[in-house]
Amino acid sequence: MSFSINILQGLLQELSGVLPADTAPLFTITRVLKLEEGEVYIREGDLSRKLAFIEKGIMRAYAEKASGDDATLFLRWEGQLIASHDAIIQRQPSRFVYRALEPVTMLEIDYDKMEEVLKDHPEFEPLRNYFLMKMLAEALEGLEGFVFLSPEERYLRLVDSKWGVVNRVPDKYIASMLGVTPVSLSRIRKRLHARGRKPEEGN
Amino acid sequence: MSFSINILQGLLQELSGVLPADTAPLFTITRVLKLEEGEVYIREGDLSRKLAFIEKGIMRAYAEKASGDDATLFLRWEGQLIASHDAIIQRQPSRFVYRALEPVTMLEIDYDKMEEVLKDHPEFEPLRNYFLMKMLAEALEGLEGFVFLSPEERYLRLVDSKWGVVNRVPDKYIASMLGVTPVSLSRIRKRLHARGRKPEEGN
DNA sequence: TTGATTTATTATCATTTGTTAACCCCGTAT
DNA sequence: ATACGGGGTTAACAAATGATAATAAATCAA
Repeated sequence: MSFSINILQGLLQELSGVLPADTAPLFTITRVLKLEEGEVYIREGDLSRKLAFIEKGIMRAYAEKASGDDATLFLRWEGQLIASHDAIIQRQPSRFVYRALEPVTMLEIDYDKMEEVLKDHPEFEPLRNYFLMKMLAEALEGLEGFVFLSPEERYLRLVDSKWGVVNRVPDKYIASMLGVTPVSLSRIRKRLHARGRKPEEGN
Repeated sequence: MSFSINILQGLLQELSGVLPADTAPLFTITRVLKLEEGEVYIREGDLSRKLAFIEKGIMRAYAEKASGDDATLFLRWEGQLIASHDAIIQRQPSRFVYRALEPVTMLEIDYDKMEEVLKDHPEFEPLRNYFLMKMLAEALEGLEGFVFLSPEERYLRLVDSKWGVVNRVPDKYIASMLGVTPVSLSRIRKRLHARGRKPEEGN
């Protein structure tokens, strides 16, 4: 239970000034979920209508391709949200698999229960808006990267802003997330290193 | 005024079953906007907090690059939404330019006025959720295309689903939207044509 | 430690794309 | 008719990427 409060308060801190003071009703729609490394959170075909706020760890959303290997749609880490947008937005079975790359602690919010609460407590609507806007911002940031940046620039942007995350994830997933093959990412890293660009600090 | 009702009713039809029967309050937050071909809707640096539902025409969001040419973030057309997500989500000046590629008719919704209305009429919250979810779905569809599809496959997906739109837009904008140069798109078209793939019907 | 597995790098070659420039097509204005 | 400009195609070359395979490095388990 202390864990639950820790995570929820971390989330509420981000929402301070937006939500009403009494957040007790939120506890009825949430639960803390812990995943082991490699554990599957959502399977292909699942209809999970949950919003998960990641307190610790890294999640990976990917599609299983016919060729056997898979393509990573995105990674999500501490402070970010992860959800099956197929199920939430379209009410359709998830086309993707969501799996923990590390031991993960999440605050899981039941979207349907949240809607029930919102019927009686519309003052919590900013909560849903926060979730949707945050997911929208993250999706748009990814899209902008593909439109405006080269693979090398996308890698640099990720390294500069999230070296702490890149450092914890096998390169092959980073490559897939950037839309290139692991071999190509290795060459990009070699080019950067030759130019004296070395990975350092960051957050 | 008849135009206004036409567009709004088209939008309300998509929202049937979600919004309450009396939609009169919505008229206070909307206006019909007509743009000429080539007219700029939002400039770089603007802080326009509007949601625009396109009834007719095609809009283009792009960034002006230092090199002089520009890169298209996305196109939006009939039935879709367009908004400066910088201003709406982050309350920051728009980094992009939004311009009409054709004569455009839109239903423009003032996001701040909408929030005022929602304070007194929380029963209209589904309207905001519809907007956010729709924009999220569109952003994710674009992102999935870049992660899972090759430029050629992205072009085919666009042509097969939206030939009516592709047909109306200069190829250079299509190319930019797909993340390739106009020269490369021309080569892709040539390859496809050599394989007997010809652009035909579609919607 | 050892051995087995996974991951990352490097090499090779084919394919694709970017870049630049030339050329063509086609409307439009003069 | 002529000139002009926007848009699309094609060519030529450089650069980057994909695919495959071999090798090296790191990780994990026994």
